[in-house]
Amino acid sequence: MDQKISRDPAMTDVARLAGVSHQTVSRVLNNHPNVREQTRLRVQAAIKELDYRPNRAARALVTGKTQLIGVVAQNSTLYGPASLLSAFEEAAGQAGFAVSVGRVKVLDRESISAAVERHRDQRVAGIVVIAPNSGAADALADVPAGVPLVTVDGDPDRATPLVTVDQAAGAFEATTHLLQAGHSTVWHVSGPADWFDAAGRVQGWRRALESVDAEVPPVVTADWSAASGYRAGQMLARMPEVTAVFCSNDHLALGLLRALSERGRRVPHDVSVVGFDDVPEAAYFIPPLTTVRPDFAAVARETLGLLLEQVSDGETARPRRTVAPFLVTRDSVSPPA
Amino acid sequence: MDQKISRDPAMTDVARLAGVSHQTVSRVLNNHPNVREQTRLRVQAAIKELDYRPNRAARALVTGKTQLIGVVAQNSTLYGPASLLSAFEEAAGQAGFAVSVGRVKVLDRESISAAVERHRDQRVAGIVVIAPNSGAADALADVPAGVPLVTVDGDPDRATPLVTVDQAAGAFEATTHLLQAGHSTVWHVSGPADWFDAAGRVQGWRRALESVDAEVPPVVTADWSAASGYRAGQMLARMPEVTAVFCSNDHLALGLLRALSERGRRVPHDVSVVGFDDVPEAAYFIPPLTTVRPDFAAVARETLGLLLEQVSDGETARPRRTVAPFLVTRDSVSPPA
DNA sequence: CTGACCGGTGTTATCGCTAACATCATCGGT
DNA sequence: ACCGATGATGTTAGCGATAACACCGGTCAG
Repeated sequence: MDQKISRDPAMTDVARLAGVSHQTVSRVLNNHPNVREQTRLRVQAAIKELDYRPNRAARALVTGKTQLIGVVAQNSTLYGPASLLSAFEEAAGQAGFAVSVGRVKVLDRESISAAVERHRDQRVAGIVVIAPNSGAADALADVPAGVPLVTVDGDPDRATPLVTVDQAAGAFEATTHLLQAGHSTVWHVSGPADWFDAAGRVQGWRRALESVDAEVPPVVTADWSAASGYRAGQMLARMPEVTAVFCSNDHLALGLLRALSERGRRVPHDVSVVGFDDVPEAAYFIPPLTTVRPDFAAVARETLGLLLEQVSDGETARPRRTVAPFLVTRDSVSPPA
Repeated sequence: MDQKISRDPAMTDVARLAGVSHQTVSRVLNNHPNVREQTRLRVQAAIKELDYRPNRAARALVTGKTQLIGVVAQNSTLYGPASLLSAFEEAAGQAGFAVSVGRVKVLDRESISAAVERHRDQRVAGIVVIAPNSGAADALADVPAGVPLVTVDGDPDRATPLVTVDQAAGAFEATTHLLQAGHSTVWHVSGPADWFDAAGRVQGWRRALESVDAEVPPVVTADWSAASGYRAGQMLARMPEVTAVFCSNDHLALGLLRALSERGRRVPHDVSVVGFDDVPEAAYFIPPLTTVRPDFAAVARETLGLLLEQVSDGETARPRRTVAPFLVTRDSVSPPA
């Protein structure tokens, strides 16, 4: 008689066991108010006994809504984006949403559009695009209106809803910290120019200098790698007037530190350094690095919030949310010698 | 009359436009052979015109199958696991599967079980667990049989289907490379003892030494961080008999390099070093690091393959697949002074 | 005392798809 | 010229849930 083993239990099975109609089971599941306590308990017992789990496909079919969020991210292991993604997955998971990640090799228009389409095929409730550079941001033009979409780390000048770390504020704080230590100006090693994060940090750095009428040295542009930080460091180490450097991320700072130490420039005695990101190793650099810590968890929460607002309200506004990072003080900053 | 704008086009809309039945549309979509070419073209045109996309929920409901794969991974940004995840997402995406990632803060039994349950609620076609340490492996005991499951980086001694990098082979190769350079023995800085990756590397290292009757020095156990590599380095740098060190990952090697350089031990002149992972920065370490590169893409492909086999055949065997890593030779190894 | 209302429950239709079967030409073989 | 096979297509019946409405007994205002 127990031939039903072949099939997963459905709502009707639970209903039969509990002696109610399947609709009542549905009510219990969805916390409808009009269910007698006693009935609710009977149903819940039946659910547990059968190890029943609602069929999401069936629910999605009738409601027209999934509990799925699509994320488009680059196939990279850069600390910032990876942390963001990880934080978002956790936040969404806690809110009862599944996250489907579409990886993309390069952040160009074609790849991103394809990834977005794949997500639309899955009928995701909303899409998050981690679009840290201009190529990615361009691709968003292709996304049809009507799909709830939030951009993270994207272009501040575009119309899409956006959540970012307040790069400028963090850079401002870092730079000001160096100035207040007594340095007359602060040099800057920047990330790639087409990354919004990098641009924002340049902006904050410049504003901090201008706000106290400090001289604004030329930006040293690098990529995000330790290698390029090292090369920048080889150059800066030769310049005795350089006593303070703000690096656009911690890996750059790592390379810089090594170059400085090779050239006999002691940190922080001769040169003070501040990074950005607070990678896990930063506390173990030599010396432990003063850096700016973005709150990825907060960015993730804001992103999720913004997305869910769009899903439910169908917002067409263009909301911006920024999350302020904060300075983590360690041992790589001191007054100039 | 065009009031249907409110609803996404369904199969019947396509059918009507093409002048066929919805079943014929379904046949076209699923590449059934018995459709006249002309009909197929008409249907495809209609599909394109309406920008129709099949409703996965409806399909999943009737077939009982999703095109979703659940992955359980730790909420960390360690290079190995992060790369693996990223590679798997890409491989699965190319095979037409969506990947839903369930992040877990700690790899203990409870968290992993919860993540697995969330995936089962979603009725994923299969589950991949990245279970690099014993806590994670223990949790797999809770996963009910019948759910296609593949473990990556898991416990080689357990019964679950498993794909891993061949840690022992990589370590063997690295160690042998050092021995062949002329070193009488090789020291080893290991990752955490409860990680299978670390254990496998210790094993390979030991076997390489034993195979040439070299002395087997005590294992220096660390965690995966540069900081602990640095501490290990401070110790080893004081021991003149140490001329070759194999580190369980590149970050350890980075810390070790710094400690050695601080103590005036030149690499590779005084001490040769080999790492594991080939992180992107490894080529820019000082000196550029000889290391072992795991092929994460291959691991991802094997994992997907194994999972899909289980999905279709319902395999109950306990297949093992290992992917051989290979040595990347750079400048951190030379004959002993 | 009665009708309107309400809480608790059941019944039925429906979402968009695929599986299974039904139908109807067409066609080669005898 | 008839017949069963075969190809192309249509029809019908679910999959497992929610929505909308129907129903029924009790409470309460008038």
